[in-house]
Amino acid sequence: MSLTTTPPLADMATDTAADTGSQHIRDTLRDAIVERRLAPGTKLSESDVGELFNVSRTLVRAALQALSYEGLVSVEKNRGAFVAHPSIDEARQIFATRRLIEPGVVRAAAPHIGKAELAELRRMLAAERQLTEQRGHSARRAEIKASGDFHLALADLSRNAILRRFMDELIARSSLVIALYGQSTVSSCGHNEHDEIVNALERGDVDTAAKLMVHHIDHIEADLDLRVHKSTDLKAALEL
Amino acid sequence: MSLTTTPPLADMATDTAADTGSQHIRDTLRDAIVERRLAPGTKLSESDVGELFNVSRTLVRAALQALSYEGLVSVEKNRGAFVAHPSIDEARQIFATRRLIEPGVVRAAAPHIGKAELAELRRMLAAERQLTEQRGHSARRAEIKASGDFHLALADLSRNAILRRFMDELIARSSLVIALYGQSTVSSCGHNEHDEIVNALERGDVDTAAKLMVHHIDHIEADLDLRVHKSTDLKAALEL
DNA sequence: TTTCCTTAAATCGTACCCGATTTAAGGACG
DNA sequence: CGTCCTTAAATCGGGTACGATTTAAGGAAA
Repeated sequence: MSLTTTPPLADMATDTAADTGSQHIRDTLRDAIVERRLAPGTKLSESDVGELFNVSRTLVRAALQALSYEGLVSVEKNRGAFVAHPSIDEARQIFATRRLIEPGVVRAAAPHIGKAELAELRRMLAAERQLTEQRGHSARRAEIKASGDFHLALADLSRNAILRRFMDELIARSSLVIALYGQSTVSSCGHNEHDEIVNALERGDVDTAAKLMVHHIDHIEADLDLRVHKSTDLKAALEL
Repeated sequence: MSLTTTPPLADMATDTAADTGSQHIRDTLRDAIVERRLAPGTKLSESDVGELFNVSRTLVRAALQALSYEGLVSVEKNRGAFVAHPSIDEARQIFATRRLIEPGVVRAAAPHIGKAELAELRRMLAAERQLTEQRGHSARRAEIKASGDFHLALADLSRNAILRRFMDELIARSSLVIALYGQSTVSSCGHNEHDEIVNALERGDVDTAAKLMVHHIDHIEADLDLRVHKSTDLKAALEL
């Protein structure tokens, strides 16, 4: 658990934000979950987490509740909190929602994309591609995050805070789903579909960009194994 | 405050739900906010609320944090929680997001609408219309809720829990926005646009239904006064 | 040895408490 | 008479404590 070794990660810029303390815990835990350092189903004991962060259960509870609302952890009454373990059905719903929302995100973002924004997107793509070529676990995790960050960058450009929050949740939960049901060793967001989307945006072809986004999401979902294991109860228990 | 007089409202069916206690507080507060019994900007003191529910501040804090995450209350560090007071900009974002999502909700719901579901929708519309014809504050509040419930019923029919949650938040916040910026005494969801949407759905014309939904949202937003008051700071202070 | 029951450990739910911060009040000074 | 400063009240942030619930362990009976 490298969580303990995260001392001065800087909680700067907590200007308009929330209650300082739990914020840090929440963010750290979320990163750990999204980057798959914490496997789905892992128990997040309030006392344990509190010890890791050197805080009381009070703050941990607040953080866990927030993460629960984001769908990243599931709290079971009198049993504790666990890293979420989305069902096949939830996985489908997540991607259905993304297919519904993300084309709109692209359309909403398009008008706000100028030279500077385009450059920033390109920079992200370059970093992403570089990670794809690297080997090793940490590179893989970084790639997952980078891939999601692209989608979130687009959401940012929509200048719509609510949309951005929705996307935040969808991307985070997608990461969990991919961790659970992803099969191909291929990068989560394959090929260079991101590039093509940016290309379309650059030449002002918003319709195509939106269409490409839908296809892109289709491809991500297609890379998953969402077949229902009939022996769910039995087999699932054995797998964990 | 009829809040106190809510003793055995039954917290039944807390099967898969959350932490019993704060859940009840959260729901009660949310209803009060959505139905405009609590005006935007109203301070929600932890001690006061706790006294009303006969619980400690601990539970109240949890409830307020949850509502904060839903955007219904805003908590300011070291100052307390207040019923959210969405800015003009937020209001626009909320409706922009609804325009983006709700047509998709209609499309997602359509395949699941059979005879029974249609009847249920019609039943809701009838109840809504009946409220429209009544006079008085309580009828007005009930109408607001009923109007939102229609949109939520559609979200339910999409059989997509995530989408449903997003809609939950959007509808709740819309209610706040209408409370703040609504001008016409006309019902929040005017005329019988809801009926037309259902009609389109009944004859299987999903495209039209989706289009009608967008127009419907446009109309709701058009009924608002979203002009920026240049004297925001001064005037807003006087209005409350 | 397997099953069931009893008992102990661990963990959660929630009340209570204290230090820190904000807000309001009251006076002194200009 | 209005501004600024000091001081007290109210309120929040976060920690600790205790009862309740769950889970695991150990032993008795079949």
